[in-house]
Amino acid sequence: MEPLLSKLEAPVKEAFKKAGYDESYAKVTLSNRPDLCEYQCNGALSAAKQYHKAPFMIADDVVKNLDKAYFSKAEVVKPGFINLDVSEEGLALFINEMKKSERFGVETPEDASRGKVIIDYGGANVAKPLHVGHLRSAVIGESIKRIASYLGYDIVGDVHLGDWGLQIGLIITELKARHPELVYFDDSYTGEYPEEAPFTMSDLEEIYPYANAYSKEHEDYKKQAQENTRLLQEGKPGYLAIWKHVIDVSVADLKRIYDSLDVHFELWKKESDAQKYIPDMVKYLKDNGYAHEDQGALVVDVQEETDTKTIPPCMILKSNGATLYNTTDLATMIERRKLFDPARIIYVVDKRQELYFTQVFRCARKTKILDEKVKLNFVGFGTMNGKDNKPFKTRDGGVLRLEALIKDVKDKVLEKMQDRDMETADREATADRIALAAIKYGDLSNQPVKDYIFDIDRFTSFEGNTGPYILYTMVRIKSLMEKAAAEGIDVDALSGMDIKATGNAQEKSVYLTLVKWIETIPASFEEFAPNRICQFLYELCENYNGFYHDNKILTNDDSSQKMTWLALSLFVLKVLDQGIDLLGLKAPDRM
RNA sequence: GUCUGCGUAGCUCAGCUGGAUAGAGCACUCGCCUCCUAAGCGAGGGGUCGGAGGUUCGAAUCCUCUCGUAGACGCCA
Repeated sequence: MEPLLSKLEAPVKEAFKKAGYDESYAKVTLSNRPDLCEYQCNGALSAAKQYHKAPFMIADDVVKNLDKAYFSKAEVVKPGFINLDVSEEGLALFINEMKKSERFGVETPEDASRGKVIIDYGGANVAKPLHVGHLRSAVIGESIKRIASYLGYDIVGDVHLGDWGLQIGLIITELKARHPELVYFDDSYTGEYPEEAPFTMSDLEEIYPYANAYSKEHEDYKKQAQENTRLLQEGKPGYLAIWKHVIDVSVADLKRIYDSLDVHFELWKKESDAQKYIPDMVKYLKDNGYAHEDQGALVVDVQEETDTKTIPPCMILKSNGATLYNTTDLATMIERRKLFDPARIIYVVDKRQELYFTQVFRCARKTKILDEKVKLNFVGFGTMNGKDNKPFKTRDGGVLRLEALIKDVKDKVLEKMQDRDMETADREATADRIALAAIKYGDLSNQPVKDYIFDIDRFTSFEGNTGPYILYTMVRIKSLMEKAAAEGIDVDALSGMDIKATGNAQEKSVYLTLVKWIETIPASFEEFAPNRICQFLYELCENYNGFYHDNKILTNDDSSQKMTWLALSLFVLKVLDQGIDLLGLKAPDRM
């Protein structure tokens, strides 16, 4: 559907033309003075210079030539503002069309049919527990993916696990130190390795940090770990078996936690999957003269003339011949091209990696690993900080595990639910949803690039611009619908029912908010800004709650008004429900 | 040192393709349940939009400089 804003702009453009002015001045925007009008056009002010005419006169000409079919008000104010109100009938018509349209009128962008969109997010590593640092990538990536999918893009979310680095070497080294008797370390062993891993996830969670810390203090140990990493990468069978165990144990655990966050990946690819593409890629880069040796390393220059700063070359191989992050990322592009032939790849990564991705993107283009048609996007996000505005840490200074964070928030929610009369199972399930809403909404309501402060009290508060507030509004409407159904009203039929505006100001302001859905959703994808959706949902809830508070809906004596308001309430619920789904939240039935 | 992001109410943030009195939420003060979930609604106080110049009829918004802050700057990811 054409957004209301551009629908309203059309007659204004026409009026500018008719009055003899350039129609490019006819920009209609939301009013910044809601007390005066709903929409405004300031074009007369900017046109004044070109036409050497008082803005007021221009505005007056325009309004005289304006087709006022859509407007209940079109007036010229002081220097030359054109203040506009939409007619209620027009608005109700628009809402009814939205109700009937797929996606409530949101259109699929043109480029959605160009091919798959791969979204690389999550950022998990095997053998390391998910910690709060992984939260943003998961939450933001999941939301962007859901928005893209809703808009009609063919999406593939890839967790892209880190499974091929030093962390495995460290685990092998430590495991060997503790249990040298294991078959994996017996070089003469030729049989099958056990299916069962010799460790659990909680073992790994202890082994890895220990080995990591120990390697920083002991040079020999670190060398051993590096050597073991190399042996693994060369394919030493015993080490490959351990690596396989680590992956199995970790992935099961990661899936469990991502599930609890309602974050799901279509693809569980790993860094190691890209390794097989590296030798050919390196050869290709050398043969075609893209890569050259510099200080012993193999690099591709990516500096461009227009750069205001120096961009270091993209390193393909270290001086010792080893691969690194960039190498794997480029090889992953090759793999993705082969498997999916994507139209676009979106990386949802910590913003501190921006320069690396600039290098990698440029390198991929320059070397034609990806052709120019493939769009590459970097969505950099800021850090989640504690109340001291420093990166989030536990009280003793360690990294907080994501699971612990989720549990803390849930406990807080349960505490607040104490006086609610609910069955235990319901209480638990409801608390899970509220806790998740608190965490995710707290994150997503900020612009991704910004750092934000995680404040458990604020996020779990049911007041203000929080996830729980949105859920509460929905629960209220759900309960209203239940009561309506109990009264014998056919609730399902309400969605097909046309709304007839009743002249209520609060009702109108709900309409005026609903209408923004059509522009908000595509914008939130284009700008990679789920916060735009949060803002929309909050505004809708605020308006609806105001309306709800001051008006009797179900207990209304005027049956036509009652039905329209019930239909409106149900529509608001549906829009909210779709909106929170795009954020990755679910509403409970009661709370 | 170079480059990038950010600096708006006590706190957390919107607004930034220039326009009419700079908006929310939290916190604070006050009011509203015989009435569909008061986990709600409403009212109030609170601002040199970091600072200084400039462009413009008009600047939180654009340009320059400056201060503060976070980060990046080839063999980590």
